[in-house]
Amino acid sequence: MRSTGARAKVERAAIDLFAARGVDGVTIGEVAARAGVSQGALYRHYPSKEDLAWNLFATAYLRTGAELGDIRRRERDFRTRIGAMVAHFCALYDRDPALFRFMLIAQHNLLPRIGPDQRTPVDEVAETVADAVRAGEVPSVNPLAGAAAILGVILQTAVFHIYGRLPGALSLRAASLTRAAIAAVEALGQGER
Amino acid sequence: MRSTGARAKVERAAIDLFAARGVDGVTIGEVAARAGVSQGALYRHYPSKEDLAWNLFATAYLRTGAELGDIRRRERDFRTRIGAMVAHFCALYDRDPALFRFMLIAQHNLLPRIGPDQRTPVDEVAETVADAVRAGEVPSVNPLAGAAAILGVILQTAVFHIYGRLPGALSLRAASLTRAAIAAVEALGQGER
Amino acid sequence: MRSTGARAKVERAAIDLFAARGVDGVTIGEVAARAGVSQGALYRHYPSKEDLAWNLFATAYLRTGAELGDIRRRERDFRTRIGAMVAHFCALYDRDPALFRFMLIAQHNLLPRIGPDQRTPVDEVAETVADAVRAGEVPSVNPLAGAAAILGVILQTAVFHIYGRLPGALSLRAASLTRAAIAAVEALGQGER
Amino acid sequence: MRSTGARAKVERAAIDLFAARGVDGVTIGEVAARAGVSQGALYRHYPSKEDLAWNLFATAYLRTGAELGDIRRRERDFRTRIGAMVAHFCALYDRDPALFRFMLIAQHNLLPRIGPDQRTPVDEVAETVADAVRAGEVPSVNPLAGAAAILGVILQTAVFHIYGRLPGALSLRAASLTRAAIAAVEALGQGER
DNA sequence: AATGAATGAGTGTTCATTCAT
DNA sequence: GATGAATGAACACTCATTCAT
Repeated sequence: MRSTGARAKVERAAIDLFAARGVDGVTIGEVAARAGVSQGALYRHYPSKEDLAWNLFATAYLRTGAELGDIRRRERDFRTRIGAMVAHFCALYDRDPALFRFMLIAQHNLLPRIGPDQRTPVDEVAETVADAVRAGEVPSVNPLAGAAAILGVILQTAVFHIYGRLPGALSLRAASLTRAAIAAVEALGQGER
Repeated sequence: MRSTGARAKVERAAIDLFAARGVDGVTIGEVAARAGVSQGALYRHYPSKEDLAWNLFATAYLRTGAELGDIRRRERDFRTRIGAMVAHFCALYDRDPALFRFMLIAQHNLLPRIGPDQRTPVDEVAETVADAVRAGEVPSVNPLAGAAAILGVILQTAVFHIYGRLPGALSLRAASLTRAAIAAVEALGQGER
Repeated sequence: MRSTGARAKVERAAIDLFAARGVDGVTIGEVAARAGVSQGALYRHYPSKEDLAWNLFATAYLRTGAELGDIRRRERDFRTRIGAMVAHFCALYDRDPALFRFMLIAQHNLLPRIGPDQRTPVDEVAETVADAVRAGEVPSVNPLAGAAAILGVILQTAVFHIYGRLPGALSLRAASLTRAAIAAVEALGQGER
Repeated sequence: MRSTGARAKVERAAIDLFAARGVDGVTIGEVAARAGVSQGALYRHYPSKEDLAWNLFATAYLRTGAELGDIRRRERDFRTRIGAMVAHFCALYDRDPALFRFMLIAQHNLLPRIGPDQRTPVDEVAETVADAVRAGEVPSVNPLAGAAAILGVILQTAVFHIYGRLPGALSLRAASLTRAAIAAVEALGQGER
């Protein structure tokens, strides 16, 4: 208990560095140095660098999925749900942009390892779209196509923010992003006529 | 005829491997082996692995920017322009999904190296939104926020396709993606009223 | 006691191998193997092979310069000074012929890196000649020309010893080398008259 | 015969580059480029890089030995012979300093390959000393020790010239170097008294 | 004969991981 | 438990040499 949260400091350091330069671009020595622990100590908590990265990613990714699940359980109608989800993403980003960026980067390597039975953010958003279609709240659309539109609007905005193309807290954009996401889903289902 | 297109074979191999496992996850030996050339021959065309990756990325990224610029010059109204751009992205994806995936992956490392005076896809889409705002075709929106929504809808759909969440050629979705992208931009601007 | 003098063993191995085959003719793996350490361990002490060679050379070369400086400060008249310097070179050679040979070989690559304000053996010998000229102990000669004669007599004798052309400890020749060196300087200056 | 002396151009380029950076510090491609021939063409004349270096060294070294032999055959008394030999070395240096430097550098690697029955410069100078001892022209000295003194005076002066410590043509120093060399040999043999 | 692209063994260096203290 | 020196497998890259044209 004296360790003053060595594990937490390692995670913080790893997320910041991985977000900035990618998992492969960071050495375990740099993580240890930034965390203020020895290289060897790091291996007491994580069996390997890959494991560290995977653990951080899976935890954050699945936690986000669970939180979106909470929202879906808590709210009932489509617009409210999507509004809450968008706000949630924005808050997540504003609170820890490095973690957000890490998830965006790491997904390309680590997403395939998520088991098919795990509830991911994608699943929750897609399910929310499916609910809305079933309830007649939106035109009939492929739920995954709808989820892609919703997540695309949010995540690409976050990416632009990361690269400095958009200023200010992302949360300030939550309302307009919500409108855009919902409009996109509705338009997807409009069909040719 | 002597070179049997060694350079082209190297590029093909590099794109395929980089797309599958990331630049850092691929050794120069693997690229050479898949291209059917020796490791040393690779260095006749590219001075380093990093240079190879950068060259491939910059070429593809800026070419895409130039093609979107062509569309913007060729077409006049917003809906037509966005329709053509979406169709262009879909065709790009369908023609070479690996290249598309490589661009999506590599941007996190390589985007910062693009000079500020280069015309990127982001610039062209943002400019298209700005034109539409000026012409009164869409409500007043931050052009970059609009570009984020448009690109988000397209790219996230491509990502879902890459991960097997969406079937069929992406081009089949061009029409609905166009509607979604335009609706998202219009909704973004609806806020103040 | 943990390090079992790894650094010293590396230096010994490097000097022996560099002396025998030149810096470029020796691989870092050979140095590590002869020192009884792993290749990686070597890089804890020296950032590169080039740095290892440079460090060994500069240390030995400048130490020799400092020791000649000590002699010059300790002794007063020309003959005694040169006698002590010659004896010093001979002892140096007899104690560590490999280090001596390494210095002779490496100078061609590394000498230019010695800063102009460093006191080298050449500077000390030249200064000693200059002192003697000022004191009227020897005829007027260019101090550097005199230093060349003195060092030439000593070093070429060492070279012959290295190649097996001269037997026995070099120190046994110290007296005659001293006479030869002094006579050479005196004769250099005899010219004009 | 059209080759405009390709072989000579290769040799010139090789000597210049080897003198400047050492044999190992120069690539065959650099030699070819400076000589203005293709890399492959170089292998028509020399079977390997090592062979090229060896050939250049042995030719120059043994030619010098032969020329010193000529002097010994042409002249009779010690002082005249040494004077002619010193003058020969100085002329050699002034005419082609790069070749001289190349010989000084390369000897450390290549000297051991010279067969024991070859007449080297060292042998000729040593023999000249032996002649002088036999003729009673100088006190009794080990001919090789005498040769070391003579060559040391000359070669170290050349080295200083190479490193910019001594200005002007070396030939201007021939007379004083001759006096110094002879004085050194005489002093070597003076014994303790 | 000449060219220069291709080869591939070899090198210096890095870094995830281990382990004696 | 923690440390950090040591390990050694990999890797990017070089370059002497070959050979099809």
